[in-house]
Amino acid sequence: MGNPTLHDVARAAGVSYSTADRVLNGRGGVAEKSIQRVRQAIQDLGYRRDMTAANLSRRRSYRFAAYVPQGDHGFFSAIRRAFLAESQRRAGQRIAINLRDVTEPVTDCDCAVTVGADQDRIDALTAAGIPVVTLVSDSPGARRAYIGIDNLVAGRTAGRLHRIAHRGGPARVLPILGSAGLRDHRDRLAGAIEVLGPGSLLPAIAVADDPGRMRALLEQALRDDPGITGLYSIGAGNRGLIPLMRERGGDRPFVVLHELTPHSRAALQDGLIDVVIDQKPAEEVARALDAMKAIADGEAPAPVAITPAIFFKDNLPGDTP
Amino acid sequence: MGNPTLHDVARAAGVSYSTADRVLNGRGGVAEKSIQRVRQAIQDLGYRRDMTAANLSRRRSYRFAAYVPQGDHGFFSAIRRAFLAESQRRAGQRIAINLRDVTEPVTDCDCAVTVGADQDRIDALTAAGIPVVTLVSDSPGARRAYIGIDNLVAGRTAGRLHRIAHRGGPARVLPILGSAGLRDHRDRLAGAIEVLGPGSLLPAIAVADDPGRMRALLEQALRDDPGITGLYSIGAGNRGLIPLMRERGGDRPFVVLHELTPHSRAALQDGLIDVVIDQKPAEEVARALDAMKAIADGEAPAPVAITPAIFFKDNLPGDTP
DNA sequence: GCGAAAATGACAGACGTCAATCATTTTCTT
DNA sequence: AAGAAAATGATTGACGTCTGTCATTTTCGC
Repeated sequence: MGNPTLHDVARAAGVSYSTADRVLNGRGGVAEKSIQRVRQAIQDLGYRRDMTAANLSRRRSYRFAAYVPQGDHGFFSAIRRAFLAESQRRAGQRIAINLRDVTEPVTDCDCAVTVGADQDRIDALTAAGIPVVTLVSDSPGARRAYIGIDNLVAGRTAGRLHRIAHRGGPARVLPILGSAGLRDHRDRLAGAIEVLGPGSLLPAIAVADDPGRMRALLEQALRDDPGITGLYSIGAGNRGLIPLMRERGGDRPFVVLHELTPHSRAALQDGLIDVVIDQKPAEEVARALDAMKAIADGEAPAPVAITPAIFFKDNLPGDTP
Repeated sequence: MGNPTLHDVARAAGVSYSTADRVLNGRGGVAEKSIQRVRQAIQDLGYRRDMTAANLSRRRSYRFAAYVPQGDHGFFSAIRRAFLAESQRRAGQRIAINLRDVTEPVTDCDCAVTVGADQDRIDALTAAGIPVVTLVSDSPGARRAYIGIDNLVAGRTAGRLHRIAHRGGPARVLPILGSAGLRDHRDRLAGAIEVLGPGSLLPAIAVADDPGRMRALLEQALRDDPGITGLYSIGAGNRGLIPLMRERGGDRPFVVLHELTPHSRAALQDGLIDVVIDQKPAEEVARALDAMKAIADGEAPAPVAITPAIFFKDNLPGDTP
């Protein structure tokens, strides 16, 4: 009928429930041959511990902490919103998500997620014995899972879109970096170079994710090189890019940028930009929580590959983003 | 500390546990004023029934049935695989998924999902009092949730990609239908027309999702109209399209088609086609199961919008699709 | 105000696991 | 072989909910 219980395992192994329990939960004090027999019975019966019963008994509710940078970049606030929504959605599943600011100190919890490569915090959490999942921005080192897009792939995607848009013709695409120091941005740029080749990509300008700088530097670049046929904005600060495109009217380069925000969405709809590559923050958050739950349950988190979404003016998601 | 329990609710409402339980589970035989007080207490305390404990007690494991059409189209087999994988993944959550063939009769279960618009089956399930979720293909009527892409949006996306690829030049795009009778296909075509306009879209040919027909009819069409600059394959049967593109060498139209299968994937990598629009079967299945669980728990399923994925040769998902 | 019906309370045994205690048996030491 | 140590078994009471029974109280019709 139903799945086998630990009682069934104990019976099959010819030991008492207590012994089976000691083996399962590693409480020690069990003879090697008993351990083997219990393990074998678990195998044979295909026993899987019922996590709902286990958690009920432990009266454990998963305590997760999420460290999200400040800033209303639009992107981080989308991440925040996603965490709150998931927190709501999983309330019946004994999952409590503590949304914390990056400035707050580390507190105890079952698993933590950091948004962005905040190495110091990751180290602090790891030192405290808390497993860490990184979201959005990977950071090599002792973390248990990375959830986010592959930025090399994202960059290649942007490059491919420019290629398609320049079909048959030569391309002069200007890449706009937030900062050359950010690994994510470097990866995206590298991806674009892979597809477009160095010949079609101009030297990147860096605008520090700042709309003002974006506007100033981009205006300058477009004046200096009237032959620019494409823009690839790798980081943030696109509020400075959009009005420039509006001013140019019909004659503007093909524009690809990242992250679907209210601004970029409106610009797409207005035909001021062409493509938005989006990380799907809500999905990333949901997957991150799945991974955290798996880690807290002592399982290996399922590897997830998030393919960035590609938005045109025609396939924008509705009111349920 | 933890969440309030039904005991807490009863205490706050000034009634016994029994009465609170009767209200919560609608067992009847409760005075109106007691109902109100319990409801109020639930509100005040923010009580949410602990589903894990409830399910444990009911010794309920969710019994779901999935009706997937036969056929190794590649797409349906991907759906099947996704169901099996999710079945595995959720084994610890007392979720049993019964993958059934469309020819099998309806059996009792907590919620069913049909892939494709199989109205007869939906009616049979509904008549048996089983809530139904439809996957991939919507069918208006008494069903509880639809999980799948918006095919109008998918068609618009295809149209937009052709537009981008034809930037500055006139377009002659040939749409290739599976069948004009399928609502999904009609929607996709309509979407493409919205973006490209009737002027750029040639009259559609219909190939009945059959590779042989595809090959024959498409070859004919390309001969008849050498000015074709784009193909939009709306249905299946692309195994007949791909070799044609190979034969044409460098000079081929811009090709957009649907569903990432081993064939279409290889064709993308070989540069024989340009874009694949994919429904993300694995994600659809996962979302469908979420919805089914919510329905079985008596909650309203969260509305989900699945944005079709757009694949080029550069952003194909790795070994974890 | 009386009897019947309705409403309520009290309680108990599940569900599968955890965690602890204590008694008993087996194995090891020398 | 006796005593110590290790291993095992038996048992119990949670966790929060469901479901049932049964006794008691309240309400209602007349």
